[in-house]
Amino acid sequence: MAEPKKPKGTLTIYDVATRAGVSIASVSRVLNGLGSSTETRERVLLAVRELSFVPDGAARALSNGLKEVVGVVFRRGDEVPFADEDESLLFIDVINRGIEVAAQRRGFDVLMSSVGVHDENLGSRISAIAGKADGLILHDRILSTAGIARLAESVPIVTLAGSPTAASLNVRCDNASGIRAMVRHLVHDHGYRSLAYLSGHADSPDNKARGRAFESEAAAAGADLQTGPAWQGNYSAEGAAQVIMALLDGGRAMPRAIVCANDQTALGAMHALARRGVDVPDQVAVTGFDDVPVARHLHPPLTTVHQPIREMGATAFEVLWSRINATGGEPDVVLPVRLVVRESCGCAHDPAAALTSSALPAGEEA
Amino acid sequence: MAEPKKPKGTLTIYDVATRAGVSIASVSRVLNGLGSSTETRERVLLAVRELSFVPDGAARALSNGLKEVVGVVFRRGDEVPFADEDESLLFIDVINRGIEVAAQRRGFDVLMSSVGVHDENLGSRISAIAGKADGLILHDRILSTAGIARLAESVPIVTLAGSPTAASLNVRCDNASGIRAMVRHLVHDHGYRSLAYLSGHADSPDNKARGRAFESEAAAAGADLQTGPAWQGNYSAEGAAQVIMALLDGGRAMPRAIVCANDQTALGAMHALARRGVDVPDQVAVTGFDDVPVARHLHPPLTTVHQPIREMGATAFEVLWSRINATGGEPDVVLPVRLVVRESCGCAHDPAAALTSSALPAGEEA
DNA sequence: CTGAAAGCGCTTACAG
DNA sequence: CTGAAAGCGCTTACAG
Repeated sequence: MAEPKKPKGTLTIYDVATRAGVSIASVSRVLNGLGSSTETRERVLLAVRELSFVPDGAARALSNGLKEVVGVVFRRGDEVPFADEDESLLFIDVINRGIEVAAQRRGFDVLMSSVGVHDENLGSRISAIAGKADGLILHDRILSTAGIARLAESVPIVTLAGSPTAASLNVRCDNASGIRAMVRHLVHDHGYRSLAYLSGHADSPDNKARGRAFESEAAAAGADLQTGPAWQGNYSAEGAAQVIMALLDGGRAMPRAIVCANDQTALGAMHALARRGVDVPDQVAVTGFDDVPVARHLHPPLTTVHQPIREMGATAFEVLWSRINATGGEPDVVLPVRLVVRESCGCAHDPAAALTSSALPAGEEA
Repeated sequence: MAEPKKPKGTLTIYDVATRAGVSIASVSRVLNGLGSSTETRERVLLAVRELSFVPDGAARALSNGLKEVVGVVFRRGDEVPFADEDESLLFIDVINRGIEVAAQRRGFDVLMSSVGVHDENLGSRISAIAGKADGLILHDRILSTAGIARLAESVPIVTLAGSPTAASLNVRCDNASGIRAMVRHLVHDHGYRSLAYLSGHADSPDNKARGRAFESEAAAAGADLQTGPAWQGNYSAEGAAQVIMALLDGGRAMPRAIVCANDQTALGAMHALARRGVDVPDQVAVTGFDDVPVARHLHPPLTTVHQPIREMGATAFEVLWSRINATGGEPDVVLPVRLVVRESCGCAHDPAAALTSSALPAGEEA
């Protein structure tokens, strides 16, 4: 009899059952480790091996009501088509690795889906991935709060660096205390009196929280602040470099210290400053946020706020997983951060400290 | 009537049909953009919106025979638990991004699954992910050639940096000409007479190809070679640093140039050399392979072989996609590489020169 | 422990 | 264009 549809293998549990001389129910039980006689188990396992049988996950999921898949949606950086942009992969990728490792432990796999800024069919894209998963982890700036709230009615959702809605949960880091510690270090330990905050995307919750904390803490410390649209960056090195260039070209005097929204921004600011002959940190101090791995390799090594990036991902998965298996769960998990003092703030080079912050010698030639 | 099983929503196409006053067939047609009257379309779309209906991907896949998912399996680096290890994420992550972007264009999503070196249930892990996808992309060192050949009988498979089997396809870069161009540059342009190859994982096909090309080209150029187990690294910075330390501690004289299996290895070698006061490149030249983004930020900037990492990922997806949709396809795609001359080889800092030589295809040196 | 049978939520010929 | 019905490959009560 000719088989018109499936030209090749596409073996099913029926083939295994026939070969093993048992019912499909028995095959299923063996495959799932449920009760069965040694005899049956061995015959089924043999047939499975001989046929190289791979059970269909879709059928399994449909029957079970569980796909064992979490979807992760993140923003594709097609806004900044520069070579260095590759490095900005780091932050999201490390989070995603954290998600993946945690998922692994629960037998879940991770479905990745990036969306571009200009994707028009955002709704259907998200719907498609939601349909392929048991729940979704949404990175920053994917959906509006309203959009998240709506989608969360039909699908378990955890946001990263957002805020919880009626049905969705959120995981973020403690932006405020990180920035406060940084400002205090700059003002109290170094005695800098004028500061600026070089911001990230205006619509990023992390950025807003950092900006707010910066303003209140700097004001409380009695420092002079430079703010406003001229200091508006976009989390990218390129964007930051442009901001600094424009400021310098406009004859604007630099503040004594620039607190950047993230490490990429600090990288771009340092490049621009160096290109214009402004010494970092002697003339202007620059600091970051995130502590991506490359931060310690910059010149000077970057003083920044360390986020437990991997853990954020792992936590997001765990929170989502509990939500998938039950209702409830902590709606807004806040992870601690810590100040990492290196040299871009003006602190002296200290080999011992450098060694501590890295398992490998940083190799900086003093 | 109480609903014991699905406490919450779990809406189906039936709910949408009822609400819209049409049959489930019509709902399905509208959802898939097939022929339907404007009237029907609008009523269905309205109902979908009102209910926030998300079609179940598993049911869709089961019915269609297509999941629109490709699985990617890669090695989790739990062998090198150092902080800097984060950076080795880069290479795999960039490939995976390339896969993801290409997949996006075809309406596919990417299912990620890492495996640890010591995972015992490798077979069932791979089987589980294979069952959730339409095909698999396997990174380096996941399965033996025999294992790949067997699995490929039941599932479309593309390997990265491997070799094709009877049923599986492969995508790799042109290791041999990259290494040959590098050796020629070192021997002819710089006049170095003694070289060593600091290798990667012994069981990596890329590493073997690079090592072989190194030996034959260096021998042909009449250079002295240092080889053997003492030069066995593992693709990590830490591993490379240990190799160099051991060599130095053993009183071994360094060769004039060290060709490293990848950029991470070069990073580790440079760190170790610097720590022992050996100047790079004046006393010993060091080169890499990959050209990860951080390579240009090292001190000195790393001379290396550029791989089109993102394109490798994208190509792997495209090859797999054609295989999923038909049989055939190029069994062994080889992507070109090019020599990127910076300063760690001993070339002087010269932006113009660097620009020129980095534009040269690896195979076309004098 | 084991098998026959129903059902998971879609898509798709098949008629109308 | 539209609806009734079969079928995709599993899991799981339900009997035996």
